[in-house]
Amino acid sequence: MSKRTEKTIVDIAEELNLSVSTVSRALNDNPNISARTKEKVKKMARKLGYRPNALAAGLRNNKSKTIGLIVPRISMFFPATISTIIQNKLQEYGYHLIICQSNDSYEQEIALVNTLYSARVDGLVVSTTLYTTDFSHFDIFRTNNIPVVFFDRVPKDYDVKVIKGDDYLGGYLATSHLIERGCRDIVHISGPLSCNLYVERVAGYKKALQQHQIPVRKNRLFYQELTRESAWQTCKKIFSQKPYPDGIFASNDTTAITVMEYCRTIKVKVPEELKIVGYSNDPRTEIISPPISSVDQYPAMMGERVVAALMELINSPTAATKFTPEIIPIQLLERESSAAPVKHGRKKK
Amino acid sequence: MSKRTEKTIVDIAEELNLSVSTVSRALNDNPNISARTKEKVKKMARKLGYRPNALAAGLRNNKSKTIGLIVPRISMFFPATISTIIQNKLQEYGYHLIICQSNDSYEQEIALVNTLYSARVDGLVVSTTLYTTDFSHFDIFRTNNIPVVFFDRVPKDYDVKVIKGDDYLGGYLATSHLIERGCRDIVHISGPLSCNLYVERVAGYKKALQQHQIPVRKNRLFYQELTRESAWQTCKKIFSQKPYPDGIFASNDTTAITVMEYCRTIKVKVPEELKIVGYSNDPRTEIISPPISSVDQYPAMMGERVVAALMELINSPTAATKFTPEIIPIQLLERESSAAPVKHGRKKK
DNA sequence: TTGATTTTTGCAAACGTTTGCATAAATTTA
DNA sequence: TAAATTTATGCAAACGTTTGCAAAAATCAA
Repeated sequence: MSKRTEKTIVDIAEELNLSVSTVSRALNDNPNISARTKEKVKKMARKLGYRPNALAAGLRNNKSKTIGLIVPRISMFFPATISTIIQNKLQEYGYHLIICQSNDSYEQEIALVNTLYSARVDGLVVSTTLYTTDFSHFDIFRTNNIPVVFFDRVPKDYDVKVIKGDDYLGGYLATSHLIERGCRDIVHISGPLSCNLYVERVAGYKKALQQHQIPVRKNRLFYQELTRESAWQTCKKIFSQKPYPDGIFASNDTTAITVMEYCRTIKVKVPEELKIVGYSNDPRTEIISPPISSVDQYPAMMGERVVAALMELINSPTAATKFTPEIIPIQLLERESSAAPVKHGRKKK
Repeated sequence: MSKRTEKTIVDIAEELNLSVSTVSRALNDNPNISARTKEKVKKMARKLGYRPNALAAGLRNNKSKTIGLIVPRISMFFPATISTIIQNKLQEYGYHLIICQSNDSYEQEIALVNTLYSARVDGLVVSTTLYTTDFSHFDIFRTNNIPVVFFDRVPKDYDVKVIKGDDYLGGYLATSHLIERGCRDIVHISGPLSCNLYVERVAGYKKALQQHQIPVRKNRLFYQELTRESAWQTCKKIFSQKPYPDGIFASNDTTAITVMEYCRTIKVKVPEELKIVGYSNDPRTEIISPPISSVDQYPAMMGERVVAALMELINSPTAATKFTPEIIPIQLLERESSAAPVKHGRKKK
């Protein structure tokens, strides 16, 4: 390995016959350094092509100006959008973002938590895996007063800052909408109940049914990983015998899209014979035909709230207090997949 | 800021009456440490809950076991897929990945390069912005013998390791396919020529036309940012006067999808009146109706080749030699958007 | 001009880990 | 048993930056 060519503050100090501490303070705009000295130092730094060594500064400060983000997958629309918003906002505060993927594996999430701690990130932002029910691997951050913010998929009984969509209301609105559009036999395809987010959407689904005196039928509720493959298998079950349902509320858009595709193969017309509502407003729901109704979770707003909460925690390192969950509004976007029946009657003049 | 509770190797050394150098060597499986000592050290480390400080090790070694990745946007299908593959492969080698987005901004790319250098990443993987034509900001990595690998959007005259799809062939196949399906008036919507990848796809387009004695018409070639908005504006131009083209080859799928949507609004039938081919096999091309033909770039293969090349460079830090570009195959996926005309004739018995 | 006060800078140590070289301890050989 | 050789461990310094405390320099007031 050839010798490094990198300049350090020692080089600057020698060129100007100053101490390294003066150079460091000048480069960091310390108020106790004269403007004249500061100017000389910065000029020489530019002349020598000096670049700071973040590892050294981080070691000394025990801070890295870096935030760790753990999401299940960046190929999913919602996490990718939020990641982008978070990165752009953090940049305004001079922080850098390390994006990590758990691939929905609990073991990988633990490894990532340890790795990010070892890298001394100044804060952690997490959307958990589908299967994370024990959150003790995050204790190391909380014990050391390093801020942690959870978003979307969040812990249930773990006192930490949480920012989530209104999942209960989302499930309620999606189901009520289907009912308003005439559906009386509504399937709900949910994610696994190990993840609290889906528990709430199911609760919203049940509430809407109850409010309209529609019985909750256990064989119209499915719990699964929300992948295309799982959705396809679930469709086989749903449409294996008549009577078919007249509405389906899917807890993510990949599932809703798959239901649509399955109906195409068995010649069930959407929305005439079956109405569909998805979740998260994935861009695909707009371009598919017919476009799919979906619950929008405002990822941009969530991303911004996440960063604001994180900055607040970083800048006010008081002892941990009780955290109140922060709820981001949701909105049902009605599209053709759940359109009202077309009236075939004509009034005579 | 409260006092840290973290244990260091000094704590382990004191507990066992060993030197810190022995503890360090034991934890790193140095062959000069006895198995008995190694076991005692590792056991005590576990007992004390020791976690290494990556900043300290990185500073001492001038290595961080971290790779920096710069892509235009992670919300785009191709970069997101490659990022995921790269991260998973790097994990097998004990490396961590920092994913950064340039948001297609040259200035942001420069800032990210400097930041990643400051963080002392052991290697850099880059897909450049649309507008990067001066690559000197990467010199700092090459001067310091830190491996750099470019993929997809790559430099043209800059001696560095490059892994890219066969863009020339992709443009050629897409256009030939349209010709074989009967198109004679083919539009090509390209990205900006500041990016070499699009230069090659245009060249393939032109070659296919020439081989079939179809004149290249300048008003059937468009250069733009490949966004939905730009594509919509371009469609307005294309379909502002007759005769309309009978085929469109778009240099990315977002553009192809937008063309399809535009045709729906002006009642141009796809594929009967206009055939469409996109690029990158975005999942949306499959679920839209009719499904869009698209050039698949095998992102998984590309991601694996990127990591393999990077590992080779990291493990063989010889002086820079001439690099040969590595070409990843592509394949045209024919779908209904470019289907052959349906024959309406019936033979009489 | 001298003393008091304020501003600016330097010394030395800290941060946690790794490793070259020297030395101590253990093992082998004569 | 002594000498030679091998194995295992310790000392000290390195890595680049930051900062508490002390001291030097500059400025102000009497």
